[in-house]
Amino acid sequence: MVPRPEGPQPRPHALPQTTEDDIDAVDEQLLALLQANGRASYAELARQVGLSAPAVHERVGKLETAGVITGYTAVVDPSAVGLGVTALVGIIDSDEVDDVGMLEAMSALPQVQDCWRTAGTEGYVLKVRVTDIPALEDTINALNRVRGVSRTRTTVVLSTKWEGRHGRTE
Amino acid sequence: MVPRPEGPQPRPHALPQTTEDDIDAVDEQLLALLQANGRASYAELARQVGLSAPAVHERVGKLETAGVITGYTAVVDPSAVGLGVTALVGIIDSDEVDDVGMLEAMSALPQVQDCWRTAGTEGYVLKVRVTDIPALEDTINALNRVRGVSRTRTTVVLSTKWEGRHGRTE
DNA sequence: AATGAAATCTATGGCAA
DNA sequence: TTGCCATAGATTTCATT
Repeated sequence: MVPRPEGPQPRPHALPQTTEDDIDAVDEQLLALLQANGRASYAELARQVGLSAPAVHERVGKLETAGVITGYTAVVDPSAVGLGVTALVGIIDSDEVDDVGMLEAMSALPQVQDCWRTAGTEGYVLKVRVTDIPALEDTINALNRVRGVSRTRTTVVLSTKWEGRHGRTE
Repeated sequence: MVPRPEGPQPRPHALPQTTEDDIDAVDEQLLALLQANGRASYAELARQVGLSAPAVHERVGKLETAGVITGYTAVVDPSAVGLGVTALVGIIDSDEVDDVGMLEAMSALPQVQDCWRTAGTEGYVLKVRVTDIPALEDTINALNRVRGVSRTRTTVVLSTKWEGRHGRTE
């Protein structure tokens, strides 16, 4: 371990560097507002950023067509709809197999809400949400049966402290 | 391992069992529609479920006050706003320490988008999104400096296959 | 990007089943 | 209790400047 006498002062965080189509300060404001409340009206957004509603409408439209905003969604409490169990499942893939087939098999399971391709001993990590522990067992069994999956490692989530936070808490 | 000669037919998935205030079929439809498009107008929703706009308005309002719908959010492509690196960070907590303090410290880092309390060797798993690898290093350093954190284990996400899927793909 | 205007939508109170 | 109707007020979304 590299010696670390005093806590190194953290690098000043790089601000989102312009990707291509420049996102100006107003756009960033709009993104923040829409992430906080995806149903905010254009009129409301206009008030907050100090532009007219049509101007906001156009900007948001551009953010959508540019693929910056990929959609809008209602955030639903999982337990309120019977999904009481969350788990993270690491997938240890056996050998070099057809990745496409594995992805198809995993995406066929609606319980798999998130799927990340990862570096490390686990080739994928999945976030799974199911009604109860037996359903989790079913899911693990199903995943282990997928061609190319050698083993899985499941971590049960005891509680979700937060999820999908956007706020640049500064 | 319990022998299981032929692929066990998966348990028929338990449908979301009524939590308390019963969520009927129309409510489920509304939830699905709003998860797919959080900005759908009440008029549009009304068309889709075959009710009047006021009726839909009332139902959605109830779902909100009941805490089933906890909010609405725009889905933003992270890389479009400069967040090019995603990682999952497992937190191995040292001993029995003040959990509240740890949570506060972790939530003070806006890069930590998700935070799950987990069973297993890792007491927490975090999903972190940052601009680049140096920023990831900073984050790992910051997390390791948190009182109560003994060690961290970071898994870099190579690509996000999907995230926040709701669709009961049936 | 602002203005103004027409079409649409929201949201409430009252009424019916 | 739940949904529908009517309506006043907002909002969206043009065309124009």
